[in-house]
Amino acid sequence: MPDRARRIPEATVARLPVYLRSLAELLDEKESTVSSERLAEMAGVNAAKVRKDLSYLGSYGTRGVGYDVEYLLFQMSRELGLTHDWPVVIMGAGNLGQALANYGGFTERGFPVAALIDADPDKVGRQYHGVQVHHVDELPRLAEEKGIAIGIIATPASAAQAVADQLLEAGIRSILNFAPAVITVPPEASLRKVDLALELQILSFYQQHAPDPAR
Amino acid sequence: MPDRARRIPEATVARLPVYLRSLAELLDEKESTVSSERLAEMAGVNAAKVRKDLSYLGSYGTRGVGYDVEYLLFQMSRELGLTHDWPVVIMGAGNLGQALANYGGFTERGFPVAALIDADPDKVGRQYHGVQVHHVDELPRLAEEKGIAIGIIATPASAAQAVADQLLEAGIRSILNFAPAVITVPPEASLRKVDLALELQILSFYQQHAPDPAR
DNA sequence: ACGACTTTGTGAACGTGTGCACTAGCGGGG
DNA sequence: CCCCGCTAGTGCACACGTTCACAAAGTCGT
Repeated sequence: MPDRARRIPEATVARLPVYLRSLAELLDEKESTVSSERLAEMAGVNAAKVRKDLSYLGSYGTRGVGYDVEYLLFQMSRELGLTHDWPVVIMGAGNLGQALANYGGFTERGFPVAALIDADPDKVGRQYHGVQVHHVDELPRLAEEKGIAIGIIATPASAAQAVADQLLEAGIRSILNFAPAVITVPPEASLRKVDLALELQILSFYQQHAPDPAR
Repeated sequence: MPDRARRIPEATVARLPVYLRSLAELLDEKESTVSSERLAEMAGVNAAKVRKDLSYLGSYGTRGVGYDVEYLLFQMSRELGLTHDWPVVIMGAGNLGQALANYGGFTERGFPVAALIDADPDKVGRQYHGVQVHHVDELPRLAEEKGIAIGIIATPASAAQAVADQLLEAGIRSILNFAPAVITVPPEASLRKVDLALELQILSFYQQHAPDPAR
């Protein structure tokens, strides 16, 4: 890595996967190059933003032409660390955990579900969609053996922080939290959250404050 | 509405549900008042931010004391439009749609699932977790009859934009999109998105760029 | 009644992110 | 070979969001 001086802004990082998806579509359509304007339209953003975002990755475009779809796709995959699979572990084999294990979208996109973890002894040993349920004590061993670097929290809110701590303990420092609870992690760890009720409540706010209260 | 001069920033709106949850916890613990500092800790943010955010709702605190938990809870619920239920419709009765219908968390938090919609005639008429599957043609009627104001898109990416258009057509202007696709809506509509693979890819980026490449 | 203490509400500085508008540079046609 | 058109890359101004620091305003004990 020659110069890692240029730090990529968080907002840009969050958009990279959207560009990636657009590029994959373009490749499907056998488009060999794409302009920032086209890519912007597909990603639902401003063209200047696309150019600035891509410039953080390097100068991969050609003036007067655009970006080479395949090359940019490769470079971006590399930057996002998507050149190999990232096995994930799902914490909590309840409703949500089972649904996530059952959801094929993860494996398909390079995040195979390596294991489910649950505290309930009745669930340990069972399988959901081909994924084995293990006891939490086995987490460190599994993490090591299967090279798990990402943990998904699908427990009730009350258990979320404890489960996060267990993940960190097992050396897993990237966490995706589905539980409706605030959890804190040390600065060297990454945390993202998905809260369905929260999203609906935000929609409710804007619905409530809509100019024309339709219903 | 006397003065609606003070517009609430988007970033603040996104935090209100987190405060709301914290306040509900405090009420459970029979705490009658709470300081901005305590609330900040529970919500995982800075105390000054809490005060500024709450100040957009009005001057509901008492200097030297803090905020009255019950009163603030009420005011915030009112502001978020959570004083009544918001029935939702789930578009797409596939894997994800079924899982969402099955997930009790929505109803519990005031967003009952009023209907599932699917294009597949084999699925129409079936029930999942007590929720009836209807054909898309019935959407306008259902929306009207059941007072549905929020639509959840749980279709494949390829159908997402068309389904969003159908929702808008039926007068539903608040949309939560689970499909991994960019969709556009007119400015009077609200759109939020939840993309699981995208979140994992962001985690992958930071994992890739971690100071100590653990594994 | 007053002073010490606590905590809110907010002005102001700062940092991050966005978008315009311009420059730099490449490709293609004559 | 040169000029024209097109598009990437980027400096700059602006908007938005965050955080600090402090004054205002209340409580509580004496």
